[in-house]
Amino acid sequence: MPRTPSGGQPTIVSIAERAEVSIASVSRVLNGLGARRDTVERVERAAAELGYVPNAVARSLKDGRTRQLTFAMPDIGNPVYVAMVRAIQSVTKAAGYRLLLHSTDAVVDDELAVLHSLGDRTSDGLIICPIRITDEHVEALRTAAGPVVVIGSLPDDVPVDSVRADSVAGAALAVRHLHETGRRRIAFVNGPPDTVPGRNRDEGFRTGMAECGLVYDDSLVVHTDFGIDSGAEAAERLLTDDASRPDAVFCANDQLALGVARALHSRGLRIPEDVAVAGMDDSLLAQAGWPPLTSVDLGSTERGRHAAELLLERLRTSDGTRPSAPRTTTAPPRLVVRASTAPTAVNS
Amino acid sequence: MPRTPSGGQPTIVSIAERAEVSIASVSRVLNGLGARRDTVERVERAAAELGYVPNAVARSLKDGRTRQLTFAMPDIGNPVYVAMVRAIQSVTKAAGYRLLLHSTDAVVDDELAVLHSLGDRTSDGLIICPIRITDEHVEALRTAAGPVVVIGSLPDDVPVDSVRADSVAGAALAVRHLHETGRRRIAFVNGPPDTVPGRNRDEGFRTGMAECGLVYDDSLVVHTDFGIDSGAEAAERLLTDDASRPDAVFCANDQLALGVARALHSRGLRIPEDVAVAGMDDSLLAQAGWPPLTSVDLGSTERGRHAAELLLERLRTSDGTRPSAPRTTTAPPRLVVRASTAPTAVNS
DNA sequence: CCAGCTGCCGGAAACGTTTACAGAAACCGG
DNA sequence: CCGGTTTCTGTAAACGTTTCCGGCAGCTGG
Repeated sequence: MPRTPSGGQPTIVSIAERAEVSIASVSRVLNGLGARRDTVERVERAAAELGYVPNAVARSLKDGRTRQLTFAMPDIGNPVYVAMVRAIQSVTKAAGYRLLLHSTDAVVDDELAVLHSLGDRTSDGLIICPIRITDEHVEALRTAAGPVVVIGSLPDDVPVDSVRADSVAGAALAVRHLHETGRRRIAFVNGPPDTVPGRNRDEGFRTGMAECGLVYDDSLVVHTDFGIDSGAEAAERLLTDDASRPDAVFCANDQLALGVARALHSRGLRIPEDVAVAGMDDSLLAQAGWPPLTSVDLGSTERGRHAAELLLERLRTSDGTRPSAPRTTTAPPRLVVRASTAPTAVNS
Repeated sequence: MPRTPSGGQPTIVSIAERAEVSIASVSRVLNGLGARRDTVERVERAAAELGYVPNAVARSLKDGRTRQLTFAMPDIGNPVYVAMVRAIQSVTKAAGYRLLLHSTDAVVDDELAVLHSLGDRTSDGLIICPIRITDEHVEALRTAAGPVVVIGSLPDDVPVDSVRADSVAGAALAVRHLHETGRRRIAFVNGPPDTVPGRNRDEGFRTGMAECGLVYDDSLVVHTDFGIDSGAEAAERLLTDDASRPDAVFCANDQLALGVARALHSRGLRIPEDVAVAGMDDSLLAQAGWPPLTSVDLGSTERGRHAAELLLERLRTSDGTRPSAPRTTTAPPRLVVRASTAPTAVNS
């Protein structure tokens, strides 16, 4: 039966009538506050018979919290963010919050809209993972109408909690590893240079090369989008000239690395014998292809968990007291070595 | 500045005071209803100065709708559901709804909880993609407190809109294709047999084999979980005996197929020369590995879009009128042929 | 039997909107 | 200048909760 046709959902008032008590008593019973034996029974019976479910909207209006949190990420299809979602979800769920997911598709205006929408009280707090930080972002973060945690790197003077990855160190780690396994012509397939991740990876790559005494060679560096097909195209560009062919390719994420691997395979080049490949993020994708990819784990899960914990703590302690100083934590990168960078007999 | 410290967010009342008009006028101006020139200006100025953002909770309480929809899926990491999310998102966003994503992790109790939580009026409607349908599901669907669309196969007598894939036909399609490319010993790696997708794929596999005049051989069928590692393990089991080695493996999804491919590679078997591999879902993963996977597209995007459209239509026409008959649409499967099932010189 | 206490209860206000209604102001034609 | 129409405005109710507060009933101790 499609629920009491005329009159809509049962409310606290319907229950009060049926149980012949006041709505105040109904509310108290339903919230487990004190009441006489008899009252409790009557109310509970009426509630059960009517199939009552409390109206969360009304409750939110009353006590000013929705028990909903928002996570805004650039791309729901990217395993990195999926890992974050999982981590965030498990923390917030345990604390009794629902999670509202928002995919911004890396559109700046969309990110700003999310930030401003905090004011509409649809959720109690926000975790946002912006792909780039504009002045408008900074301004929006300063004036945010509720607690925000940023996953990513912020200018120091923005008073907002943040959780960052150390992709500079991570990229350097990968380069050093490739160098140690005997590679000398190391190519780099990076994402867009005007994003925070893109810039950091570039810096890390340069650092790593310098540390190993290798020179940064423009012709071995390609900037493109993050995506499998982009990786394949980038590899085609790097492989045009057989003489100057790299003996290793470091990629700014696993999807690019898979694309590179595909291009190598289709040219009959072997991984890792002819060319080593390393990716970044250590997402599920790293183990999807063949050979399994060496990848740098930037701690997506850890960052997600941390962000959620920071946000929850803000929520707990926001009793009108002056906001305490913003905190920043950094997840250390970790190199996960797999077959795609095994040293070859010749090189090792 | 962290927003007017004492007094919280500005409301319609703050604006009314500042503009020296009544709250009714404020509301009217803000909603673009008629007002005198002078009033409009004063209200708009006050609103801008205070940085007013309407409280969505209060608005929802008033007019009984939240402009939020929920999509509950089994696994946020599965590209199939990601595709659905994208499709749903684009439809609902255009219609002015936010999308609340819920990952049930294929836990039945969680699915039921979502269904019941429709009653709390947190969202105006629900799209749910259950991994199995129990009697409790059916009961919960019957008594749902708001419009629901199911992505998946339902018993006929459940009065709920649904969108289904034809995985039976899809699986048969793949088997016929493998047969046409010359394969005769076709193995099958399926997911859990007690789920709806698992049962349907099994049925389709049997149908396809029968149509091709091949016998269903228990020793060539493995049931396991949906997942890359599961696929690899399943392949190990199928490959123990060299003499009875299959010349093709059909997998119930792309992740299983990638696992199978990994196991084949690590044993030095070539795809497709020694063993052909086909997957299902045609997710991004199909193009992640090497060689690119032949896969059956079950129309995730199309199903997502359809589900969203059905839901929106229900919302539009739910003006107290008697509910109209439930509708069901089926997305036809489509075979996407790639290198992993190319006919070999010998066979073709 | 009464004063005082405790335990429950119901009335009513509040959260921030939208909107029905009625009254005030402005305008128009005569 | 007035009756009538139109436009605009303010008051108040409503949405479904939670919670403060005053009061009533039932005890207990004198």
